[in-house]
Amino acid sequence: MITATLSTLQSLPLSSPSHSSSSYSLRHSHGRPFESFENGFRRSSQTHRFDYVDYQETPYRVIERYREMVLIYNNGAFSNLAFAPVLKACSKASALNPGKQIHAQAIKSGLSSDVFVQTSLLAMYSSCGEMETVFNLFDKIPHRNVVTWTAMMDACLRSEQPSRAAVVFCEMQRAGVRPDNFSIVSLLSACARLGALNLGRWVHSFIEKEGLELTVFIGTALVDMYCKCGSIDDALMVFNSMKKKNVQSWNVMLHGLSVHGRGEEALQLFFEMEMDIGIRPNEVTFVGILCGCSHSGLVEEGRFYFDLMWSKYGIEPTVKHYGCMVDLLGRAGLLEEAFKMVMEMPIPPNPVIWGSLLSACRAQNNLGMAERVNQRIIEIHRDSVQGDTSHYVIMSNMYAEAGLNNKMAEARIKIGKKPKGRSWIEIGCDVHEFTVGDVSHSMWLKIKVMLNEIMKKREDHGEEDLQNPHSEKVAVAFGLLSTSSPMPIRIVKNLRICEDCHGVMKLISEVYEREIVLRDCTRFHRFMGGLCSCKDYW
DNA sequence: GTAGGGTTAG
Repeated sequence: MITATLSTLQSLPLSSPSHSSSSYSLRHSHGRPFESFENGFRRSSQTHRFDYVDYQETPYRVIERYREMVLIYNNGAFSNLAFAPVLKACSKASALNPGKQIHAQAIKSGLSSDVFVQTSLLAMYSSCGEMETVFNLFDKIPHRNVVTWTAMMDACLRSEQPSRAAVVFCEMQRAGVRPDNFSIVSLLSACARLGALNLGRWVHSFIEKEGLELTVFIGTALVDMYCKCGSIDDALMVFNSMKKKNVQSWNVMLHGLSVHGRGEEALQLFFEMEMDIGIRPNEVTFVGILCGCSHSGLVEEGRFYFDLMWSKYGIEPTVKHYGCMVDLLGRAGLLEEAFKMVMEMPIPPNPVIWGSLLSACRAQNNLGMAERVNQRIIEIHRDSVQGDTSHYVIMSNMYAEAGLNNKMAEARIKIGKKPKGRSWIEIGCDVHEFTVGDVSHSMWLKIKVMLNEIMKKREDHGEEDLQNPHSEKVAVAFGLLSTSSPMPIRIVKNLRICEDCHGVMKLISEVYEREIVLRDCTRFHRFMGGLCSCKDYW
C-alpha cells in the first residue's frame, strides 16, 4: 500500500499543479482538451486550477488520476466539481469499490447533499446494480432536478423495472419538473419494454404538443417503441419523417421489420441504408438482417449476408450472428448443416445456440440429434448454479411422443421448479404488471377448457397468422384505443387477470416448450389476437 | 463548469 502511494507520487510531475495542467493540455492539444475544473480541488483557502479528466481516456485512467489528485491534496477540501466526473467514470466502469470510496470522501467533504454529487452517486450505484442503495439515496435527495429524475428512471430500466420508470416519470411531472429530451427517451424506452402502445402514443403526442425537436435520439427511441409495441407502420412513419438518422436509427427499424416477419422489406431497407453516404453498417445491423432472414425463411439470402458482413465490411461474426444462422438453418430443416456450423464455429457456442438447435430437432422430430445437443447443454450448465431447465421440457416431450416413458420421467424430474415470469399488459391507460406460473388457481379446470377453445381458434387461423402482429386488433379488444389526458399511467399492484390470460401465459410455456419470461407483452398481445375476455373482466 | 438518453440471436 505504501509502495503504491510512493510510486504514484513519484510518477507525478514535481512542478506546480497549474504547470502539470498545461503539460497535459499540450500533450492532447490536437484532440479534445482536458475538461478544466477550477475549484475541483482546494488546499487551504488557496484555489488551484486542476485538470484531471479527459473523456477520451479510459474510465480507469480517470479514476487513477483522481486518486493522484487526492494524494496531493489529502489535507484539502474538494468542491462538487471534483466528484461528478470521476463518479461518471466509475459508472462507465461499473467500479463499485472506487465509487464507494469517493462517496465516503464526498461525505467527509460535506458535499453529499450537493445535487450534482447526489445524481452522480445515484447513477454510479445504478450501473453497479446496487438498487437498494439507489432507492435509499433517491429518497434522500431533497431538490431533484430533471437530471436526477432521469437518472432514477434509468436505474429502474437497468434493473428491469420499466413500469417503475414510468411511475418515476409521473412523479417527476407531479413535482412540477419539466421533462426534457433525456427523460422522454427514457420514458419511450420504458414503453417499449412494457409493450405499452397507448402510453407510447401519448408520449409521441406530448413531443409534438410541446414542440420538442425530433432529434436522432428521440426519433430512434420512438421508432423502437413502435416496433416493440407491434405497430410497425407507425414506426415506419416516424422513421421516414426523421431528418437525421444514424446507424442506430437504421438498425432499430431494420430489426423491427425483421422480428415482424417482414424480411424482404428489411433487406430492401438495408439496400437503402447502404446507399446512405455516411452510414456504415455495423455488427448490430447484421444481427438485424440475419434475424430477418431467419424469421422469413430466407435461407440463401441469410448465407449471402453472413458472408458479406466479413467480405465487404470486415465485421467478424459474433455469437449472435452464428445464433441467427443456426436458427435459420434449423428452421429450414437443415439440421446437419446447422449442427456442423455449431461444431465448427470459431467461438464457443452458448446455451442459446444449442437451445435453438434443440428446438429445430424437436420441430424435425430428430430424437437422435436432440439427445446429442441436449448432452452439450447439460455440459455447459454443469458448473452454473441456476441452470436453465427448458431443454429438459423439450426432451421430456420428445421422449413422451416416442413412448420412452422412463426417459420422459427422468427429464421431468430435472425440470424442477421454474422461476416466475412476469409480464405487463396495458388496459386503457393503465399498465398492469402480473406474474405467471401460479398453479394454485382455483379455476384451473375451467381455464383448461377455455384454453383448448383458444388453441382451436388459433389452429383455425393457421400457423402463419400467428406470426403477424395483431396489435390493432388487440388494442380494440383490450379497450386501449381511448386516450385520456393528462396523466396516462397508474400502476395496479396485485393484479387479477382474466382466466384466459392467466392460462394462456401457462400455455405459451407448454406449447413452445420453453420457459417464458415476457419482458414486454408484444408477443403476448400478438398471441392473444383479441381472443381473451380481459375487457369484460375489467 | 460537474450528473441522466436510443439498437443486438432463442
